[in-house]
Amino acid sequence: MDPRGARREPTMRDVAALAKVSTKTVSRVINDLPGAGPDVVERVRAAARTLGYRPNLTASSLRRSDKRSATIGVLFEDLSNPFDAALLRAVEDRARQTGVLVLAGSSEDDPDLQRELLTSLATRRVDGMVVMAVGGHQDALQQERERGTPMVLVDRPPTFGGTDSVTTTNRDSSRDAVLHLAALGHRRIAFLGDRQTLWTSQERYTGYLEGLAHTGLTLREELVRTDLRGPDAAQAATTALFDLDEPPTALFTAQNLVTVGAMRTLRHHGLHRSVALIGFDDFPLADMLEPGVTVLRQDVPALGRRAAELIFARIDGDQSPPTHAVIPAALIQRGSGEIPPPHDQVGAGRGAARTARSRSDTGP
Amino acid sequence: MDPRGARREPTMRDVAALAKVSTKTVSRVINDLPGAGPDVVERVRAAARTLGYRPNLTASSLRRSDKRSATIGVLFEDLSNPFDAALLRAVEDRARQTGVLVLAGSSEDDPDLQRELLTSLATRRVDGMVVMAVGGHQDALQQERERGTPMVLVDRPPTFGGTDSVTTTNRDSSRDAVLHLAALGHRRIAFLGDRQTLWTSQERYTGYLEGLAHTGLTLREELVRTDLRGPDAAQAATTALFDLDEPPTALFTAQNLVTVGAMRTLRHHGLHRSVALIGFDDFPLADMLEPGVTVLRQDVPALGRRAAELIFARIDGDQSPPTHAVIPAALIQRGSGEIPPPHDQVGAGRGAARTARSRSDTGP
DNA sequence: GCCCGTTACGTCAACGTTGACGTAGGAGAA
DNA sequence: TTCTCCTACGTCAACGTTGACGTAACGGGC
Repeated sequence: MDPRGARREPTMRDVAALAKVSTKTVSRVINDLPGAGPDVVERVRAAARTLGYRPNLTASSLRRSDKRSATIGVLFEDLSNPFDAALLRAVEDRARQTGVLVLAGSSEDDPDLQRELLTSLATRRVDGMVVMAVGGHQDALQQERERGTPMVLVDRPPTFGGTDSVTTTNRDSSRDAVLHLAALGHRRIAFLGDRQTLWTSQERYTGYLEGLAHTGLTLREELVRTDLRGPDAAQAATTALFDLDEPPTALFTAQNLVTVGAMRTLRHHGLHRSVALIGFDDFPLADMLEPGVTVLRQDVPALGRRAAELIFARIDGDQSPPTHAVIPAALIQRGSGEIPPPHDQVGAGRGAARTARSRSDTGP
Repeated sequence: MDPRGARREPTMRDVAALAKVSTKTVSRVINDLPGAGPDVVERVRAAARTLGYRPNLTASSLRRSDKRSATIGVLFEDLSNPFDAALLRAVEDRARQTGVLVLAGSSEDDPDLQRELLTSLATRRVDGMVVMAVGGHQDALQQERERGTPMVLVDRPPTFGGTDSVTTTNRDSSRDAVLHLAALGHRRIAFLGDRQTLWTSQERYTGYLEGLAHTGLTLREELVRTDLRGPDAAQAATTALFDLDEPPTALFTAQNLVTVGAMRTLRHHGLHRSVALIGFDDFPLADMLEPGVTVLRQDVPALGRRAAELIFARIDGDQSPPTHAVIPAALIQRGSGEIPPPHDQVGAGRGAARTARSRSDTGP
């Protein structure tokens, strides 16, 4: 195919020589700048075409005064997670409109890895970054920000000042989920959550507490299981819940993988039609399970779009005070969240208010 | 945060001035090259630290003899598709080991968009590309390849020579699926597939035909529905199948979104326990549906790893003949593919051979 | 003492491109 | 005519870095 190794890419100088003009004139033609006559333009274009010339963006961005690399960095937790993937796609779509490409990386929720990727992006002089911060301290992010790198945090807000963020109504929506369950008469609502170092987990837990408080329910410590990393941990925790003397009649699972684990256990014990479940984060096929899974659905494309808009505004020099956009999540009723508690469990005066399994949508 | 705009990034010259050495010496220290005394090394390191110096990779790769940008391009169809996302992640993991970052883009199966992204990557002088080719002609890819850009195609092989590829056992696995269904006694097995311009779709259809041929079944044109783009088209096609005088007793859905659409229809008509279904591509929660969905599971991490290994070998100058790696897909029996045909439909002498719903795994 | 090799630096130019500025030639106004 | 202005180029240096090469100082062997 390419017998003697990769051949040298043609440069402006090659084009200039062939078209018998100076490199500067080639530069003018390539960049559609004025100052080149029609005949010269045509000669240069022809020369570039025959040589297969393509400008070298790295050289150009080195020299240009604005130093733009037309590249942004995206640093999420795990690009194979559907949530992260959808977010990346939304950012990418917006970036493409401006001719900007995306350097993507997974931080694995590991501070060291995040720091490493951060400097990796920085040495490539990206124009800005969209970051899902790892749990714990955000020193590395703050330092990067203080150097002047445009940055937008998604899913989790900054613990430091002066930086834009886009998040979901974690707390309010979680509270709504609990209120929804309580309105059906549930009194023993369990909380299953991800690592408590994550801001989203904390917020969702706080929303859970608010929900309990609003309906006069008391917090039962044994119904709260946090720091569940992945479906297996969630599965084990759910099993433990049903070994209790007084097991929960409803579950609020505060993260998508946790939801999956809990559902597995419910099915395993044949409880999926009798124990109510509401999960945070929608997932494909949630409507095709029996019962359909009631979820709080985040508007992921909107999150991504907003994050992209913010970062590009900053890159373009927007100096206005930092924005903290909050995108509302919606409660999608599919059945699992509308299961009432067993009759002997219904609290005084709080009858099941809604029709169970009121399928209100067509799918995720 | 940054009152007078982004401040200038410190350069080697700044570090050199502070450490009172030449820029060349700074270069030596930064790159851990010999030729700098211990005291000088320390002085330079200290200076770099106080200034917050970080090397400019674009400048460095411009000057370096190997011209490496330590960046590869990944061009898939849709980064928000779980298959693509998992693939990206696998490539990214391998790339990170070498300090290489990934520029990612979605081609949307649009030749123009693919060409655009291709040149976008080329102007950034990526060291190589991992590409999921769009359907139809591959001129743009071939041209890029002929310029000498290292390239590996994933999921779909090149229509031109001299280029590595990594694919799945599309044909053989599809045939196995049909054989599996036929062994249960099914005689009317429908095929539902994605766009026929895609190589994978063609292969899977060919496998379907081989399966029919191996078992002596005759192809019924009305049971074949192709060019289904997305779940909605699949849903409509499935509905049409069951409006036939002799509807199918089993479905082979040759793409993951098609599987979802078909399942929706089966459920809608209450047929999901009586009509057999095998889908190509696994998906989350396939085991939690009732019945569990029997699928051909591609080994996505293996696909990604292999692709990454190949591209890095080429980047490192490997000149051996092109490799066409084929990663085997596995039939995961979960129930839906083990549903036998109704009694009056069983063909002569071909009784249901296996136990239906022989759950053989724990989940996707 | 001298020569040689080695180490630790420095100098210079170049990678591919563009900003700043210079200049030749022609059109138009005085 | 002569001066001015504009257009269409060209020249030069610089972006931040590194390869090629130069050189001063030192140590060791004779």
